[in-house]
Amino acid sequence: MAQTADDTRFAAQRDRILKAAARCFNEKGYSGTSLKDVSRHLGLTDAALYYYVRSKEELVYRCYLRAAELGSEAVARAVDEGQTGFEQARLYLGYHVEIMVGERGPVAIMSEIPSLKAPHREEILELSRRHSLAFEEILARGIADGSIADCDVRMTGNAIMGAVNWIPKWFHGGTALAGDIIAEFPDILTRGLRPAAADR
Amino acid sequence: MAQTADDTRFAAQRDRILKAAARCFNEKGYSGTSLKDVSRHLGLTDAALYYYVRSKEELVYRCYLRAAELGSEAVARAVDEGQTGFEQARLYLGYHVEIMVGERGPVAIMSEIPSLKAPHREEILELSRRHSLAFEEILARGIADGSIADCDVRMTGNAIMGAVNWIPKWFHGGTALAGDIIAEFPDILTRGLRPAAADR
DNA sequence: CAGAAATTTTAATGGCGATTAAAATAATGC
DNA sequence: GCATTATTTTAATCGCCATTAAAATTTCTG
Repeated sequence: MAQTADDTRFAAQRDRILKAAARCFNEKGYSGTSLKDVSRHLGLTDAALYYYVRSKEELVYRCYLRAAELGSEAVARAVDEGQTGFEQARLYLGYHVEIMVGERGPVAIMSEIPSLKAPHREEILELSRRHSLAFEEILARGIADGSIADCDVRMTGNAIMGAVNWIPKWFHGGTALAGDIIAEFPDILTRGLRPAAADR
Repeated sequence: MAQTADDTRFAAQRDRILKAAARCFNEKGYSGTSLKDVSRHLGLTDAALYYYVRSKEELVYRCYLRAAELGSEAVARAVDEGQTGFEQARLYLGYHVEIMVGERGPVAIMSEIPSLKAPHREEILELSRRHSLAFEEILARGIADGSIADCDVRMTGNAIMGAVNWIPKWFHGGTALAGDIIAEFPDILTRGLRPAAADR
């Protein structure tokens, strides 16, 4: 009854649950999906979920936590691998889109943070802010090194992240389309960042 | 009891309701907002809403209908006023962002079409598709007249519309910020559309 | 295979929220 | 002011859904 996070069996099942939940939440929203919706995807009963999670609220919380982890990892890899700010932005978007529509299963978009209860909400908000900040820093770095045109990084960041976060609203599975998105989106989103030729 | 749409009083009150509902839906989603949430914004009781609307489903439906009208109007004006495809895209985004965060009150983003019942869903889906199409045509026009770089119009359209639709997730009122958004967003979103200098 | 632990199901409970009908209040025409 | 109509509220009803406890089943250990 007292499972530790390293219990393979337990952890694996909980991951399956988080993925299914993320898919549902992205599709129908937090209040719009019942625990039955989630459990049905797994061939389970709604009550079974309570073996892995204390409440529905904790389920979203964990989904968001997982999203924050993967997002943070994407940023880290991009910063590590990219030379210029532009390259880092490009790489980051590639990784982020990949975890969004790729094999590693859908990741929940954090569109319902207000639904979380105070303690969880604060924590996720903090992680979310940190992530936005990290992306804005990449943009700022690009501006500094001349690989990105001068711009309002806050606003530009919001625009780009919005385009990415909206993906689940029009993409519902389908490997072929997923490939297209991964291939095209990062380019589309970064095309507007390049400095005008005249400035170079 | 049998009000006609041209009854000033009735129509005005229903519009206020639609705006309040749009604000709530954007903030907490369809299932996440109760009729009490909406009515509270208006100093009414939840039951009072039923005098203006048959059901909660019809409320979202009307919100989406209103969104489609304003969106369609924005496209029409842009196409009418802009010379090149690029200019039309730029104008359209200006108008669209304006109705999103400006005075005319918030407009609902169509993020929960699946929640509608079949007949309404079909209708809204059709309007939504038509709107996406219209924007993609603007992009195609720009590519044809050389004002926009060659690109996948479907994917590019999705990216841009996503950035716009995501705005309500991070913007919650505030006239100052609204002004910034209106001033900057259209430029940010169209910057990536320009053909590279080398191609001109 | 026996027994213990882990996992899931069955079968309540309770509350919230959409909906409705009847009653109350406000507005309007005469 | 009176009668009629328009608008809103009050007071149910009903169903869905989160949550829980107890029972059943499966998995693991020896």
